[in-house]
Order: sequence, then structure tokens, then C-alpha cells
Amino acid sequence: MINSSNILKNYGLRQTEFRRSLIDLFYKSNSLTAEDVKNKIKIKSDKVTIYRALESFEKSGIIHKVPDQDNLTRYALCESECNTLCEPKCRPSDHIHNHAHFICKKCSDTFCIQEIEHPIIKKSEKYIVSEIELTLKGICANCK
Amino acid sequence: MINSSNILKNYGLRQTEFRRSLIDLFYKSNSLTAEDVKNKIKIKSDKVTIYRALESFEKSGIIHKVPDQDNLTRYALCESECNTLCEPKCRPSDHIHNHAHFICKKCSDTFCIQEIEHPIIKKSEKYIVSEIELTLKGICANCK
DNA sequence: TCTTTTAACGCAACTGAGTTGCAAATATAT
DNA sequence: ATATATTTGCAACTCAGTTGCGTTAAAAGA
Repeated sequence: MINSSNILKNYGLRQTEFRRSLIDLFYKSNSLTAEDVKNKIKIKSDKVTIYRALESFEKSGIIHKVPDQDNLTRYALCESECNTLCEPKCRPSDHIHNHAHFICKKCSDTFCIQEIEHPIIKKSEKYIVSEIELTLKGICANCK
Repeated sequence: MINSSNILKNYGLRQTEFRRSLIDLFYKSNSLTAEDVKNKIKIKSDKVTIYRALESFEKSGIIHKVPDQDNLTRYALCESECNTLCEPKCRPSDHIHNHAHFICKKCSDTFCIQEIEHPIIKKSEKYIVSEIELTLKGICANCK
């Protein structure tokens, strides 16, 4: 069973109300910016605390960055495979990111699309590719 | 023949030393941020002037945004098809962007890869896709 | 349980990209 | 030459994200 206490424990992070609440929030959201967190989280806290928790969660591998419409820093737990791997623990390098992201131009909601995989890029002699990102923009189900 | 005066003329923009020089700079560069412009351009000018020229060029269709490593606003003339279309004039909607972008993690240089095309995304009932972005990150030819 | 260690927090002040308002300068049209 | 509309420069601002530092509190150890 996934719960915020276990996740913090598994990743060697401390149990605080705010951090448990932040993990719960991520499990209820497609993706979040620092401002989203500030607006949606029940436990009031300083913006610095929010930024540092996000940074800490990312370093640990609980969340990772996803593209954002307005060049904000946006994070997500993302795909179900990720979440599954996160039990009991997974490091950033363990994450599977071979899927596309969708950005809604109306509501800015940003989520993973499991059913679209990255294209296979054949090796080049010119450059070395270590990451591939495929982003679709348009109108999401809620907004259309 | 492409030259900065003609481009400004074609797009109905005014002939100023700075703007001619800015177009020349774009023809010599893969892509540029406002700061790149500030550092590389010969004609000294205020940052506001740089931002407004970039905005104006983008609206006209001379340049367009490309992804950036550090969430900065980055522009490029981009692909040869684009440049060709830009004679005598092309609007933003005329640009062909069915190609990938490469971002070098070492030097942050960002350029189009003509030889890699966007994957074909089949229509979904859930969401409407209006733009596709394919970005590769890694080490460029100069840095490896 | 008490003490020590160290992660997490909050406040204030800062940085850096990008923006806005406005007046002055200058390119183009008449 | 004069009127016009665009471009420029300065100052002041906004907003996301960061840094320094002293305090609080969770976890580890005796």
C-alpha cells in the first residue's frame, strides 16, 4: 500500500505534516508547480519550504520534472510504472520516462500519456543523445 | 539573396542598425536567448530593446521559440525550409516545424535536427493535439 | 528518557529574467 | 518639410526561484 509515511521512510526523509501532505497532494494531481502547491496544500508553509521540499523529493526520486507551458518548474509522480517502482524505493535513474507529456493550452494541466511512446532515435556520429522528450500541446478532455 | 535589410523591408519593419545587426546575428547562430544577444551583438542597446525586438520578430514570423535547457526564452531562424520560405515573406503559420531540436547539456547550444521528423500521433477522442515537440538532449559534436 | 545530531522550517533579503509606462529619437509616409 | 507611427532608452516594477542564517523538531544513540 502506498502512503505518504512509508514513502518518506523509504527514502530516508523525515516525517513532517507538510511533507506527508505534499506527497498526498501529488498522488491526487497530474502535476504541480510550486504555486499550485502553495494554493492547494492544507498545511500552510513558507514558499522556501515548498521549493526545498520539491528539490529534495526530486533528488530522492519521488517526483521528477515535467515540461511546463509557461516555463515554470513543474513536477509529477507521473506514470503508474514509476509509482509501482517507488515501492519500496526507486532512485531517479530507475524511473521510466519513455512516454509523452500532454500540455493543455487552456487550463495548463500537464500529464503523462502512457499510450504514446517515444520514437526510436537511431544513433548519430555527430551527437550523443541521452534524453528524449516528446510533448504534445492542445486541449485536454476537460476543456474541450 | 537573404540580407537583413530585405528581411526588415519584407516584414514591414523599420531599418535600424540594431535590428539589421540582430538579424545578421541570427543567421550566424543556431539559436539565441536575450542574454546571448546582449553579449554577442555589436550594436549596444538596452535589454528592453532586445526583448522588444525579439517579440516583434517572433510576431512577424522571422524567428520562433525553441526549447531551452534552463527555461529561458530562446529563439531561432531554424531550418533551411523556414529560411527559404522567408523570402520574400512568411507568417508564423507558414513555418514548418516538423523536426526535432537538440539541446547540448554541456554548452547549452540548441539547434534543429532536420533529419529527425516528428512521430505521427494518431487522433485521440480524449484530447485535441495541435502542436508536437520532440526534443533530444545530450552532447553536441563540438563538446564530445 | 535525556542528549546529541542533523534534517526541515521560516523569515528576510536577494537575484535574474522579463515587463510596463513614458518620454525622446528616428525611420517612413504624405 | 511635416506628420505619423515605430523604435529606443531609462527607471521602476513583477514574479519565480535562491541564499543565508538562526530556530525548531525528528530521529538516532547513550
